[in-house]
Amino acid sequence: MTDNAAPSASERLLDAAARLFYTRGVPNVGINEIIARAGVARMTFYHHFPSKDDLIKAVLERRRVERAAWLAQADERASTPRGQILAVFDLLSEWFTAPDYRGCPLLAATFELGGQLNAARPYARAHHEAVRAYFAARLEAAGVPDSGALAAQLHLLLEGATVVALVQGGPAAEAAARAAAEALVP
Amino acid sequence: MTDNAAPSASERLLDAAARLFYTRGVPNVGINEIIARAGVARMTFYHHFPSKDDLIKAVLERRRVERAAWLAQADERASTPRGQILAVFDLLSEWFTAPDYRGCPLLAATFELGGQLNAARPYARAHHEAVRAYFAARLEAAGVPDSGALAAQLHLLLEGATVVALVQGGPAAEAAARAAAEALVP
DNA sequence: CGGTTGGCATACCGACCGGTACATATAATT
DNA sequence: AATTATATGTACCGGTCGGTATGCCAACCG
Repeated sequence: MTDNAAPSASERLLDAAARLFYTRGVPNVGINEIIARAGVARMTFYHHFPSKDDLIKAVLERRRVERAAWLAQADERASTPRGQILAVFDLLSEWFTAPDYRGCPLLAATFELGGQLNAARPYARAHHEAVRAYFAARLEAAGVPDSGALAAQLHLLLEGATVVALVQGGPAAEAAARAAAEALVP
Repeated sequence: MTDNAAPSASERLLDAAARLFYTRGVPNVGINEIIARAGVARMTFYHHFPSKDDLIKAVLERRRVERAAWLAQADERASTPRGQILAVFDLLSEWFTAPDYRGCPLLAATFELGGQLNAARPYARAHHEAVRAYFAARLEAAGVPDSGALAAQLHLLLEGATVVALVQGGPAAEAAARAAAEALVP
């Protein structure tokens, strides 16, 4: 019983912050708005998170785990390693057509927080490595030589598709990414 | 004689704003800092740009032209259409290793300005279309069938490389992008 | 019962934000 | 010489920011 009953104040804060950060950008959302949306008193917020930076980090870690779970969905969509790799790109099209799609939240935060601070970069980097590891493991299982290099190429397609889908809109980027992946994976 | 003599106040403002916006993020840079760096009085700024938004748009348009010029450099680096396409990826490695590299400025602004405002998206979208048009024209000249679809795939590799280079650091992303491009272009 | 815990409410702080008012100086044009 | 355009310097506006202070409440549990 890890999560029962009504969500606690800190969970509601994380939920509200994650939504607002994603749709409007981390620096563009103030504490006041977060606590109002979460229905939580100001002091309760500072009781759970010493500062806004701590909340940001908690949200980013949550997002990272969330993205990893998203990636793992591909396993259930195909049985062969090659099928699982291509299934990742199928997942993209569903993601891109979500009404509030605004790119990968970890990458977005990396841009938004900008500067030399790098607050979000470690989380985005960890996610990128997880994606490459996912591809590499399945390429190796399929007996593809030089699996690491090809995994990096597939990763470029995935990341490229997420940003092009954001800028261009619509699911067109996914079709190109999947077509390229099919051409690259033997 | 389009640009002679010392740079005018408005040029200095654009220079300073472009630098600061890129290295620290558009919303994280205030007017005070821009005018201080440009060595320009506050009122002079508001004389040239009615508001910060107007300055942002002027900087974005400048950046868009700048990126187009960057792309055109590939023409001088190779004579064959296929060589010019691959030369674009060579340009990437030099870009990525710049000390203050922080991704494509147009994409960065799209993330930073966030929300439904979309202030930067039209500029980023125009640039994306220019990149695809560049690839498509050279693929067509090389007699490659379905040049539009392949151009979109190459574009994904390019955009993917820019964001992976930002998150991961180093020129590793460029090598993967170029290898994938060589595999995709017949 | 009494104390601890978690939450609520609100008023407040200094700092900075984008933007404006106003008064002034300089340089070229007429 | 007078006028106009361009630039400067500075003080100020309302608003919002992240963060703090203080006090009250209700539930749980020894």
